[in-house]
Amino acid sequence: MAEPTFQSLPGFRDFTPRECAVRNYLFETWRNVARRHGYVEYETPILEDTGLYLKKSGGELSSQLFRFEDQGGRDVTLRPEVTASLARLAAQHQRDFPKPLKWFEIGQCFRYEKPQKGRGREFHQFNVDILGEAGPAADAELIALSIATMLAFGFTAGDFMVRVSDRQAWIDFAKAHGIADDQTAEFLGIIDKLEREKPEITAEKLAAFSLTTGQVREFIANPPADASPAYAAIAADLTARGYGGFIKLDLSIVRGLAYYTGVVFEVFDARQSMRAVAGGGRYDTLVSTISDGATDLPATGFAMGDYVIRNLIEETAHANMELEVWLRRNAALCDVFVVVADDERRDDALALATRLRNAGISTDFPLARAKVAKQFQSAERARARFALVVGSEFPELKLKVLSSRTEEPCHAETITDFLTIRLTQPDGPLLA
RNA sequence: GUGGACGUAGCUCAGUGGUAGAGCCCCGGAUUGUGAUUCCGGUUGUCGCGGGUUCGAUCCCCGUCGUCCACCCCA
Repeated sequence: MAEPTFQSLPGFRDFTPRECAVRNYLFETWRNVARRHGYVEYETPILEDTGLYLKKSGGELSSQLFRFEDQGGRDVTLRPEVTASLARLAAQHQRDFPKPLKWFEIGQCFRYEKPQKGRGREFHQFNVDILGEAGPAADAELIALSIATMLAFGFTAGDFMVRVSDRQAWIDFAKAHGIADDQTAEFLGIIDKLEREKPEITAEKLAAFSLTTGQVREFIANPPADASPAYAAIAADLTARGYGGFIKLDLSIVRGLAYYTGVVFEVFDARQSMRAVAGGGRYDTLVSTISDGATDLPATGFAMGDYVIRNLIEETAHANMELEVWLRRNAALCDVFVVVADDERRDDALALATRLRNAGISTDFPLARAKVAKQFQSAERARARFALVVGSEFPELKLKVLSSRTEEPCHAETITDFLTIRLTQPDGPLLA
């Protein structure tokens, strides 16, 4: 006997209609915001050559890959992120497009890690990138989009904050303190772990560079005015947009991914009670690395996952309200529910429903013979606006307005036009 | 990969060392063409899986799988 119970794999989710609706709300919001900021949508494969990920990042990410050999003997991996694919795509096709490229993708990614709050082994990610513009205006444009996305979900000032940092500031710091170029990455790693690592260990590691924790903390707490010219430009840019209040300089942010080269940032909920909602930064050398130097494109990008943003929405009353309103507005299964009051007229009802559907009116009807009372219940559950009663008096019909429980006569021959117009009109006075 | 909590009907949970219950949901009905409420009736569990202790375990012990949470890392 085979094991009879199957369940989804750890960290993978089924999307019931409600879950799917919530997901669609996220997707629709992401798409709308991206489009009104002038970004175009693209897509890359979900399965890639493993080398694509090992080449650029290595490190932690490579231990979290869903990696296997396909039937042709290829070493392949379900993408853990899309930036590498984008870099490849951009390197290959960038000449086809005027610069800068402002592109976004909404897609699923996979990482083999322990599922927990805000994290699964599969997740959907909103990826937004600007390629071909090296100046801080591109970073500002991207950060502005991340802020606009939060606002679009109904969050307001005080709900979230964008913490902006600049790896270049640390690279300069390292150079000024005599750290060799090939040790900069290791130094950045120490800064990245500053808040998480045991103080003694951090102190020990910094000592190897002849630095103290105090020096580093002082640089974070009171960065010199010229620490990050890029941040200064970004702050001025965002202030001009009216978004100045959403950002602050926080040099403690370094971010884990190895390919970041300059400005990096993370979006946090105001209480910082959960992990980062979104994160990103500049990666000016990745396209070149991926293309073996064939194409050199400066780039900056960010990603927002579906897990944390959803948690934050549901835990924030006014944002959750927006979600609920959207769900309610999109809950209707059909506009018109055809009630077959006399099963002798079922064929007429089928013909009628087909005509309505082909006219663009969303229409449903009971598949099995059922009592009229039951059919009205079905209409109600489908959140239909109208019930169209087909009975023995066909082609005479009755149109019932479900919200007001009022009835109006109509005729099969003219019903399509009648309903098309009727659907654009209000339902009239509602009965309490 | 490391650590903690938990795993009883589709869902939320109760319960006892002697092989199980409630509510919700779902389905049907209340004299054959109108949606509420109410009332009546009905389906489902190898009590996560395997082993051990015991006369006997859903309840105790071990393992395993799964879920959730924290660490790591990150969306």
